[in-house]
Amino acid sequence: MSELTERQKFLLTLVVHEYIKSAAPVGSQHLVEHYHLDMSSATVRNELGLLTEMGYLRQPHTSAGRIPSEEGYRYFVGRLLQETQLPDATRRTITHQFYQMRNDVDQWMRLSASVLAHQSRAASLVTSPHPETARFKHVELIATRGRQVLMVLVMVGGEIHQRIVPLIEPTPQEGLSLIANKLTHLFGNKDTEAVRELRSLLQGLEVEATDWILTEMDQSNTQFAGEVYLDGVSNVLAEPEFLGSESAHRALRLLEERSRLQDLLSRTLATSTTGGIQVLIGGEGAGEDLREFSIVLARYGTPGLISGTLGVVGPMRMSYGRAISTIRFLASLLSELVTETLAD
Amino acid sequence: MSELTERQKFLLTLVVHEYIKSAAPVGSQHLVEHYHLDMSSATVRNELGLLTEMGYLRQPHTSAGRIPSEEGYRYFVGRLLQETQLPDATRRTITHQFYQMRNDVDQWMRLSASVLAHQSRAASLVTSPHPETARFKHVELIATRGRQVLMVLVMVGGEIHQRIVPLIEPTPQEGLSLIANKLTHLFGNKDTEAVRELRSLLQGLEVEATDWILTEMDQSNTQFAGEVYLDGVSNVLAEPEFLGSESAHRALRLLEERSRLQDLLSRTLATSTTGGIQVLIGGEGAGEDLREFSIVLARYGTPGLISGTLGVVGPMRMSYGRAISTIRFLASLLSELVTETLAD
DNA sequence: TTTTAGCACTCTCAACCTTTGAGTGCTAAA
DNA sequence: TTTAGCACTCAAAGGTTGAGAGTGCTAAAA
Repeated sequence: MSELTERQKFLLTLVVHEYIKSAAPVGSQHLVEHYHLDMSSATVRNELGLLTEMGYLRQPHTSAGRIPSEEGYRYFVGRLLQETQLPDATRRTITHQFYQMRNDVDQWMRLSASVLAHQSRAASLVTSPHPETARFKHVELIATRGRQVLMVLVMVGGEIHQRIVPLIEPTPQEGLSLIANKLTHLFGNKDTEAVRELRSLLQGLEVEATDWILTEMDQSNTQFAGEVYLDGVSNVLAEPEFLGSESAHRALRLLEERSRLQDLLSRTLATSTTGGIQVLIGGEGAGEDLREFSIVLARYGTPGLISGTLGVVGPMRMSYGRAISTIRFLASLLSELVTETLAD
Repeated sequence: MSELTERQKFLLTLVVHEYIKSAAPVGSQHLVEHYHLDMSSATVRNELGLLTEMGYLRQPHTSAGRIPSEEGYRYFVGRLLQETQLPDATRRTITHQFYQMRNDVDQWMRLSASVLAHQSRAASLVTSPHPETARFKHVELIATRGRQVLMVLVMVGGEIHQRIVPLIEPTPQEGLSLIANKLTHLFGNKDTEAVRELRSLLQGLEVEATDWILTEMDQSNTQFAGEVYLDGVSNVLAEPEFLGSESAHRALRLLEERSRLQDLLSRTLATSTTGGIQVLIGGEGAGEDLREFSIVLARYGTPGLISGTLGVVGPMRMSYGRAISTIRFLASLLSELVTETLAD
């Protein structure tokens, strides 16, 4: 396939921009007037005709303007969209918001999702940082009523697992603390395998507790992503193309099902190794439900060690520039926060 | 205002039921045929006319059938709706689901929200159990890179607060553990006031840590509710009356704003002391955004000690019977779980 | 007094038609 | 290669109409 001429690229860009702004098919005349082009509408028409032939544009019907096809968006994002940075003022505002929350680990993800949704004016999706392989950091056993013990397990990376453990024999808090301390010392920084080996050195209650620890660690290992935070879903539903539409609801339903969501993230991100930003247009590889949507994804954190996902889900005509620059900025911000404070 | 006749009550019930099922105005003829009534449509018409005059029904326009007014729903829920229990099979299923999760405290709320959304076919809203007054249970200080320390604070009731604490002087894990142990012993089961008093007995790092603990406890005290779990929002959006509607989006936006949501819950539930179930029809007292919605709310847990909220948000024509019976059942189930395993 | 049949009336909804206008593709001239 | 001109197409908007559902009222029947 031959390369597009500069003028064709330019016009394609214009069409994409205009359509993103107006959500209505854009016609040749409109372009000429609105952008003070140095050619007549007929010329534009010829070029648009070619672009349509090549599959970058399509017409809803014969006598309507053009709208970008999936291919068109893809070309735009891949070759035409020049990376812009977030405005300085915005960056400062965001940084400041994070600075105020710097000690509140719980809030980071929520804030990220909120910022991302606001900036991109679409739905955002953030997973908490999740280590590649679970490593033990700290365990605490807390007596509650009855034979129930609340086990609080902290992993390297800050993940906290909370679990109720039914003990065979009732044990006072002192005994529990002793066990917890011992295990904490013994298992510190060990991964599942190492903990499993050490298990044989133990006896009685210690073994029991270790088994519960192993359960949690195994679970953490098989789980691809951390918890998922959503925000800005209403942004998407408010877009004109989804006003009365069934498909938006199906997509929303997908977002509500954490399991399918995590599945989606793992399948798509597993293939991306560039550490860059992945843009799925028309929900490619994400299943039927997202056919009318685009997704912008990036990982943050230290790849291979501990990482999480940032994502924007919006209509195909979302503002890719804004989504990408925001995600890029947030990814670097979160990476910094995470490696600084959570890595061991 | 005079009492309704039995027949009027009966007809009102029929109209409400029918409208909930069909979402379309129900007419006299339809009622007679469909329910094999022992009277003519003209008679029904007369009665409906009276009910309309009294404000329990309204007509979208002159020649349409009737739909219940807010007053009508209120009368129905308050006086006509007989409490039904969830079917035994359903109860068993739900109980079983919780049994499988019995050790996984993290999952309880999510499961509750999911069950509630499914059963009521509307949006559900669950807050995690939150103690009336924060009482200290356990603190853990975990060294990470740099002078950052991860503080894990466990409250009576199982609430876990995670916070990064910047220390003035670097301290090895051993020192931190000593301090944590000491504070855990000292503060065990104490409330904010008691901890604040004990603060004077301490020195150096211990004071610093105590201050952070106090910050968290204060925050927990001023916060009315725990974390909010949502589910089934797409159920509501799929309802015919909201298909293309703006108002549904505004309501959804409200649900996305945790702060306003918590505010809403606190304001409405503060007034209810019966321990029963509160039904807000037409979003009464919940602000403009929810004018077209109804909310069913209940508390679970031990009032005055530790409690949370269960809620269903749906269209005014939601199935109140199902919502109420599900909420009632879940509330008792959760109350049991919470008092059994989390209370001290 | 209550119920019913009958009837005129009202109003929405869907179907259909027409008009309008934006936008196209093609052709022939610049 | 670009442009002006023109015929053509099609969706969206507006208007009209008929069908149908449902009502309220009245007068007769129970």
